[in-house]
Amino acid sequence: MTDARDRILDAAEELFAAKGFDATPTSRIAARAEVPKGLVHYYFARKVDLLSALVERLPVERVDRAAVVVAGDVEQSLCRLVAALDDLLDSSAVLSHLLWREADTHPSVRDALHERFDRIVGEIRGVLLDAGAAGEVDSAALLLASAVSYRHSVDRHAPQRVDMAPELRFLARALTRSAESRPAPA
Amino acid sequence: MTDARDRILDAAEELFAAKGFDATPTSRIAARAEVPKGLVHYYFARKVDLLSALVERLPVERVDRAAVVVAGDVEQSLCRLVAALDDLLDSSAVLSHLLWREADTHPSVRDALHERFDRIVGEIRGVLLDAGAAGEVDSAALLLASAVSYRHSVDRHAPQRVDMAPELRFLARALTRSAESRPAPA
Amino acid sequence: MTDARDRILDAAEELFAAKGFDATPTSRIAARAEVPKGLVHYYFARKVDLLSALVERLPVERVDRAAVVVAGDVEQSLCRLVAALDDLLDSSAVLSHLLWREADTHPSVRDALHERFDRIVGEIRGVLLDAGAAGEVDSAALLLASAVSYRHSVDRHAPQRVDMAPELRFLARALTRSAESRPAPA
Amino acid sequence: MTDARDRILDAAEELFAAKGFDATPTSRIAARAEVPKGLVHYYFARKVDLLSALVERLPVERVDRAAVVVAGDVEQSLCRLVAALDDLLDSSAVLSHLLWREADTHPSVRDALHERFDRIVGEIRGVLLDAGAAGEVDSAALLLASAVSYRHSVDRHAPQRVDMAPELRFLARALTRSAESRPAPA
DNA sequence: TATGAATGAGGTTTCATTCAT
DNA sequence: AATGAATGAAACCTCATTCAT
Repeated sequence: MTDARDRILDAAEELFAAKGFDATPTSRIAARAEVPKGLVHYYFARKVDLLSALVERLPVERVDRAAVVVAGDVEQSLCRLVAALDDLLDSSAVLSHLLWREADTHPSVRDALHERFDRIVGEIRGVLLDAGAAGEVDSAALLLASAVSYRHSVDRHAPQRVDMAPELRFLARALTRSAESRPAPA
Repeated sequence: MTDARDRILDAAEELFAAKGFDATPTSRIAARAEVPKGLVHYYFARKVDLLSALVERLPVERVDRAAVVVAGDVEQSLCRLVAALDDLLDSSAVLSHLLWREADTHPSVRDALHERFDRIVGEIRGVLLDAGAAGEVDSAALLLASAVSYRHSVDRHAPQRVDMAPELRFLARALTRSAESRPAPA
Repeated sequence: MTDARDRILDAAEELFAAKGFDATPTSRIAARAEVPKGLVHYYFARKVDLLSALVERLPVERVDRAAVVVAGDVEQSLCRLVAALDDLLDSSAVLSHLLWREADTHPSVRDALHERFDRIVGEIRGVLLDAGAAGEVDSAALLLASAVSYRHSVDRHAPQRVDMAPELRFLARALTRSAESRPAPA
Repeated sequence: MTDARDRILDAAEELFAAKGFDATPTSRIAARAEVPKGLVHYYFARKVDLLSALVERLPVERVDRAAVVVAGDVEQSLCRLVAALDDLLDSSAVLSHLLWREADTHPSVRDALHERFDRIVGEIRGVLLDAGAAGEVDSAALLLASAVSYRHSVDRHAPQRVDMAPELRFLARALTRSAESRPAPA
C-alpha cells in the first residue's frame, strides 16, 4: 500500500479539479483515497491545508531547451516548445484546473499561478533567443504564453486541443523578418 | 424601489464573483438584495437557476468598429480596439470573474464563455481587416484575443493592468510587413 | 402542542443542569424537546445562545415581604424568609445549578449570578429591618445570604436540605440583644 | 526536568480550571506539559482518571491553631483564622475552581468538596472554642464556613476579595455576649 | 517504558429547499 | 404573489482512545 498521505493528496487533486474545492467534501476525498475519514484531518488539519499541500507539490515547469531548440529555425523551435509545454502542463492538468478555480479565494494559489505564467514567458523567451529569433522577442513571448495558458485553462473544455501551427508560423515569420529588416530594439 | 428580481440578480452576481458560487448562501443573497429569503426561491427555484439567469443577462460584446478603426494604421486601430474591449469587459467584470470560476461545473456557463471568446476573435479580425492589415490576420486575432482574455481572467489580480502597447506594435508590424512582402495566405 | 421554542429552552435547561453545558449535545436537546435538530439552530444560531436565552428567562427573586415579616419577632421572620427563599430558588433550581457551573466561562451568566446574590442580600436586609432587628443588620444579611446560596449551589447534592433553624435563632438573638444593649453602630 | 506525570497533572489542573473539564482536550494537556500525547494516556488511561488523580492530590486544609488563636479575643482570633483559611484556599485556588465546576458530574469530586467544607467548619469551631467563645458556636461556625466558601467559589470573580471584618466583629460580639447572658445550649 | 500514527463516532453548524399561510 | 418558519442532510472538524513499535 502506497503512502496514505500521498493517496489523500492524489484523491484531493482529482476531486478538487473535477468538482471544485468547495463542492468536494473531505469525506469523499477519504473514500477515494480509501482511508478512514479521520486520517484526512490527521494529516491536514483544515481542508484548506490540502490546497496548500497541493500547491507545494506543483512541479516546476522546466523545458529541456537543448532538445527543443532547432538553431536557425524559429518556427520549428516554437512547434517543439509548444509541444513540450503542452506535455508539461498536461502532466499536472488536474492541478492546473484547480488553480484556475481557486486563485481568487486563496492567495497562495494565486501566487503560484502567477509564478508559473512568468516561468512560461521566460522559457519561451529563452527558446526564441537560442533559436536565433530577433526583434520583439518579449512581446512575442508574452503573446504566446497567453495563448498557451489560455488553452490550458479555459480551452480545457475543448473536445480536443486546438492546433496552434498557424499562430506559431506567424510569430516565427514576424520575428525572422523583423530581424532581417532592421536591428533588434533594446 | 427597483424590481426585486433584478436586485436579487445583482446581489447574486456580486456575491458569486466575490466568494464563488458554492461559498455564497442564498440567505446572504436575500440579505444583500434586501428581500425576504423566501422570495429568492420564489423567483429562482434552485440556486443554480440564479447562475443561468446571470448568464442570460450577459451583454453581447459589440465594438463600435467605425469609432475604432483608423484606416491604414493597424497599430493605432489595435490600440483603440484593446481600449474598447477593456471597457466592455470591465463593464461586466464581476460576472466574467464568476464565469471563469464556474465554467467547469456548469455547461451553460462554459458555453457562454466560449461564445464570448469567439466573438472577441471576430471583432479583432474585423478591425484588422478594416484597418488594412494583411497576412495572417486569423492567427494574430487569436493570439490577441488570448492575451486580452487572459488579462481579464487571471490577471485581474494584478495591481494594475499591464500595458499591451509593445505587443500591439509587434503585431501591427508583423501584419503590415507580411502584407508588403507577399499575398495573404488562405 | 406548546410553543416549540419554549420546549427547546425547557429541554436545554434540564439537560444543561443535569450534565453541564459542554457535555450536552444539541442533538439531545432536540430529541428531548421532540423537535427536529435543525429547529434548535433555527431559533438559537449558536449553542451558547441557548445559555443566554436561559439567563434572560431567569425570574427575578422577589419575596412577598408582608407575608413573611412578623413584626417584633426576628427569628420567626427569618424562618419564614428562608422558607420563601428556598421556594424561590427551588423553582429555578435546575437553572441555578447551571449558573454555578458555567459562570466562569460565560460572563453574562456570571453577572446574572452576582445580581441574584445582591438581590438576596437586599431581601434579607429588608426583612430584618421590617421585623424590628437592630444592630449589625448588614453583616447578618451577608452571612445568611452566603449560607442560603451555598446550600442551593453546592449543597444541592445533600440527600435532604439541612435545617437552618439553629443558625437563624443564633442570628435573631444576636440582632435582638445587640439592639437592647446599645444603639446601632453606623 | 521534573517528573512527567506531575507535569501532566499540573497542566491538567490549570487547563481544567481555566476552561472546564469537557472543554479541555487531552492533546492540549500534553502540549502544555511538554510531553508526547501518548504519554498522557499511558499514565491516565481515561481522561476522567486525570480528575481523580487531581482530587487525590488535594492538600488537607489544616490551620495552625496555636498561631491563630488569641485567647480571650474571639474577634481577633476570627480575623486571623479567616486570613489563614484564605491563604490555604488560595494555595489550591485553581483546583478549587475545578471542583466547583465538576462536582455534579463526578461523585468523587463532590465528596472531596463536602469533606473540605466539613473540615473548614471543624477548624472554625475549634478556633472559636479555643478563643473562649461560648454560646451557639456550631451555628456561627456553619455560617462563617458558608461565607468563606462562598467567597472562594463564586466570588472568585470579584476584582478583589471582599473584606469580612464587619461580619467577623458581628459574630464575635454575638458569641461573647451570648456566653455572658446564659449557659451554652446543647 | 514510551511514542505518535491512526481511527471513527459524534460534535456544532450551515443551508438549500419545502410549505402553510 | 410573497413570506419566513421549519426541516434534515451533510458539511467540517474535534478528540478520546487504541495499538504497533
